[in-house]
Amino acid sequence: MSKKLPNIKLKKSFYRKDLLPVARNLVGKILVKKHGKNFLAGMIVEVEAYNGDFDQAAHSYGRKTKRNEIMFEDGGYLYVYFTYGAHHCCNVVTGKKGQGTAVLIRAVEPVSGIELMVKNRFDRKLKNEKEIFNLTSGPGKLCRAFAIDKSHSGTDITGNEIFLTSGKRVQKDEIGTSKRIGITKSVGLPWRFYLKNNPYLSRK
DNA sequence: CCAGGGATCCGG
DNA sequence: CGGATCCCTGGG
Repeated sequence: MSKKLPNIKLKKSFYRKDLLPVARNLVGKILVKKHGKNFLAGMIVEVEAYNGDFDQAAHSYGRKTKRNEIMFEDGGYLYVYFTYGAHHCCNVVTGKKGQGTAVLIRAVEPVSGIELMVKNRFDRKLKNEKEIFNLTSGPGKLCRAFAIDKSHSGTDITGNEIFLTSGKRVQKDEIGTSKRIGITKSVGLPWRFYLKNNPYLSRK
């Protein structure tokens, strides 16, 4: 008999702490988005931390603009941006007002609402069983599957549309660390955190 | 490996 | 305004 884990919505206080601990703690949490009367849900398996103070890869580095201003709010908001003319990327704002810190959600493991995610992402059924591993295994892919776009930037993620829940208990030794992917500045910072051996990572 | 694709930012 | 850049992805 397995005891069902409590799955409780994360509160503001979870996000309003230092960037790196929050980033590591986000691994294993569940991203939930209300989609009509259904819910899409995926367990976060890969994240990257960004800190505008000294990290030149962060959008908040050195400037506050219309696009990134939400990054300078208190933790607990979504920051979504559009890039390469095709893809959205979804970040969780962390820390205290004025800090400019956020965590990019790079990959999730689909948990529920999977058929809807497949429809959003491919506009067809899965071709084969392996394709599920291509559904949400990247920041642009998961935004597509969850139908998250710029209109969701600034969403309070302690509300009822998009939020995170407590999810799975993850031990420290289950979390891997590496350099971040796809950046050209501040490349040395080991600020990518992921669930080791998870098949839904953006890079295996 | 490479290029599409368009928002965004900066400098003039 | 032009030009460079971009926290990516899919298709060779």
